[in-house]
Amino acid sequence: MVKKMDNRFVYEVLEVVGEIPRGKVATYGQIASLVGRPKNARLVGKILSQVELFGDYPCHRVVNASGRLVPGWLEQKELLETEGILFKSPTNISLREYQWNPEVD
DNA sequence: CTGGTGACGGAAT
DNA sequence: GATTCCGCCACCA
Repeated sequence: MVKKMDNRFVYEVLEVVGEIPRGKVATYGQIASLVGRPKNARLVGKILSQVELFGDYPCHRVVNASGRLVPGWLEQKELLETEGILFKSPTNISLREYQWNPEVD
């Protein structure tokens, strides 16, 4: 079995990630807040680092609070560009422009 | 037990 | 913007 961590937390995080619309991104802290644990951004990262063990999720749409992509994950940039996202620099996007707002979308 | 690490974040400077 | 410091939590040596 893979699940060592709190199952509800993992399930809810994945659920939220699955709702991020195409062409938008969410931050780790934002997701943590949406599942009721605003201070657990690191655990969100921990879960996503092993997301392939849980199923198929658009985890490329998750960046940190500075709009920086996952260090070392080359494919992520291409995936986001496919969705029409333009880059500020090779490693960063503009959150002001692309951050997901659950209220609106 | 203690200490370090990590797809992190917020406040202060 | 950049740095520094601290909080948070699972995991491991």
